[in-house]
Amino acid sequence: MVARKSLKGDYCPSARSLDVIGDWWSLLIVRDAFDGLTRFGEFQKSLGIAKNILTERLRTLVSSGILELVPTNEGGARMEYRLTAMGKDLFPVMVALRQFGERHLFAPAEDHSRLVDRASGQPVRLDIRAQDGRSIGPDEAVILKVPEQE
Amino acid sequence: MVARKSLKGDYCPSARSLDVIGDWWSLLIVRDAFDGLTRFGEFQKSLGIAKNILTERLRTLVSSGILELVPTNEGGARMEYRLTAMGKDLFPVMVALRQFGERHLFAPAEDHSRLVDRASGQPVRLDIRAQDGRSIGPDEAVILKVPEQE
DNA sequence: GAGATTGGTTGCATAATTAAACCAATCATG
DNA sequence: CATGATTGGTTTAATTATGCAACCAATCTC
Repeated sequence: MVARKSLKGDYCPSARSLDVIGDWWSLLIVRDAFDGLTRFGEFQKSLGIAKNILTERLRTLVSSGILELVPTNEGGARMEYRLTAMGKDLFPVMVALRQFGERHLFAPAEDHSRLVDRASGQPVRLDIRAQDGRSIGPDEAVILKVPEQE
Repeated sequence: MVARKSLKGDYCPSARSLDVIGDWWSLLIVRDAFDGLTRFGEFQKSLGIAKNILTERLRTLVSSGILELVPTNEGGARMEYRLTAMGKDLFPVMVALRQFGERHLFAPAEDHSRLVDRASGQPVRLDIRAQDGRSIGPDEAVILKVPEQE
């Protein structure tokens, strides 16, 4: 396969994000982490991923700063994987993916898990707005490219 | 690789979304589509993806309903790939990825492309809020699981 | 109507993923 | 504190996915 192209140097922030979490398993692991899973075995069971691949992905996520390895409750030598502050900043990505899935990938009557505000029990909203508060769709936004520098 | 597990049946909407656009190239193609690219050759040049893989990914994106194949301007037999309404609903995902990248994957002085409101030229905001308008972070939200049905 | 461009397809080499077997260190139990 | 189970991996071999290069038919350009 000749080493997949890295997007580290891309000037597009979305591309760089995908470089870090854009492979098949990483976001699923992160989803489970948001869901409260922390242990190697929990991820393995939840995802049905091969153990060697899970090992590698967890290491990558740790070295990217998305997860961290902390000792389980006091004293134990065992470790658990927890979302770092950076990892928690993937929350909007998860919510956006969820919203897309809810809208397009479930039959009308089909049941699915829901993300709700802990305080009110009501669903959360995600919106994209201009500074003045107007809601912004894909056609109201423009990407300003970085000038190709030499 | 023994057929990658499908997440079609997962009750988590994020997982289903990842099932559709969670592979290495699909979201990059979608990003380019948001960027205005439409032709096979444009995607191929922009991404440096192998042509056979691009062929397959485009087909998958079309059959998922994210892209559609429409004739280029009047008469020509050539086709172009355009985002469908469903595809445009990936906008929040792209914005969320972008925001994450901007925050964590660029050096402070480093330049990157910017997403701005077409009307004002000002950056767009993405926020997640409860019904009453309070901003919601990962710790203020809970996922309500679908009861395991038999 | 000749050559270039577009949008692929095919075949082969290589990398990534998998399943299964194995293993050392820890943990729970009596 | 000895024994067995659990946890968190590693290793190996087989299979699948990806990439590259060569090729090709249909269009476009002039």
